[in-house]
Amino acid sequence: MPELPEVETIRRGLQRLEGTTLADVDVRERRLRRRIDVAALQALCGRRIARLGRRAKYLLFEAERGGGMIVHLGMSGRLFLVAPGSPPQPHEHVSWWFERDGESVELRFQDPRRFGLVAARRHGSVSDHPLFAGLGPEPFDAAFSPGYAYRATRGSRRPVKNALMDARFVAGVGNIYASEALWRAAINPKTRAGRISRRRWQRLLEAVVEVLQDAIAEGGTTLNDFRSATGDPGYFQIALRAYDREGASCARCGGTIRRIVQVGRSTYYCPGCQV
DNA sequence: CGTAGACCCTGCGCGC
DNA sequence: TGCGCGCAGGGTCTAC
Repeated sequence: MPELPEVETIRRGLQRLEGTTLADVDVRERRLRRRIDVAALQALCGRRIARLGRRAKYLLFEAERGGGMIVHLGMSGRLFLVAPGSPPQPHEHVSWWFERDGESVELRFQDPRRFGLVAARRHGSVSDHPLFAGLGPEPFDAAFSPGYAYRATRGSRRPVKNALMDARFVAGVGNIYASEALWRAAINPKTRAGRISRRRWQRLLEAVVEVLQDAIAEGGTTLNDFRSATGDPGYFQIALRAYDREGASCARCGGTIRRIVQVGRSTYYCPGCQV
């Protein structure tokens, strides 16, 4: 479920935790993508949360005076606040309690497939975590420019879809939005990245930014099982023009949307107008 | 070096 | 109705 717009929507919903103090943590299942370091998490208890941040699809809980937590939702992760006293449901692997003025809220992490990640850092900047070494620019960052994309892909023979999905090239563009951005820019996903002109890169980068921003404005769209941090299901849904529309007609040219597989992931595009 | 493929894990929908 | 199969929004590691 979580692509970058969902993670950003959750981050905004969790900003109410800024200024609270992490009081307690309970880990019921350590085996995620990486084993949870429970001692490192517990060492953060008593610390005040200064800021909720995001890097790619990672949520950052930055503590005052350094250190903090990193949460990634993987494919099936959810992060939400629960009513006091509600018993843990299956796959709800971690709980955190945050306090302010004697009031306590519980945040829960649920992840059936366990591709998610929860990590802690005792000192220093959370964004210096080794997880982020080698990550490319954020899609909304000025460093993600047509000139950068053009230079970074000279000589590359891989399909442009693969480049969009490569976190070293650009961080946080997932499978849905890679297809959607290519549709908006009318670029065939199989086009070799090294053969895309500077002008077309500009169009593609604008499409990436626009589709992500549209999705965030819609409240973190994508598929219909999304819940925000406060449990609101109501948002739905950005108009997907290509993704999951195999056999449907293209909204631009009336052609038929096709599904192909690239790097083991489904890609959807219109052979009629994406050239 | 760049790239493709396997793999981690559970749940769901579909066809038989 | 029940079962097996393929597929799913992510990221990392290995082998070529």
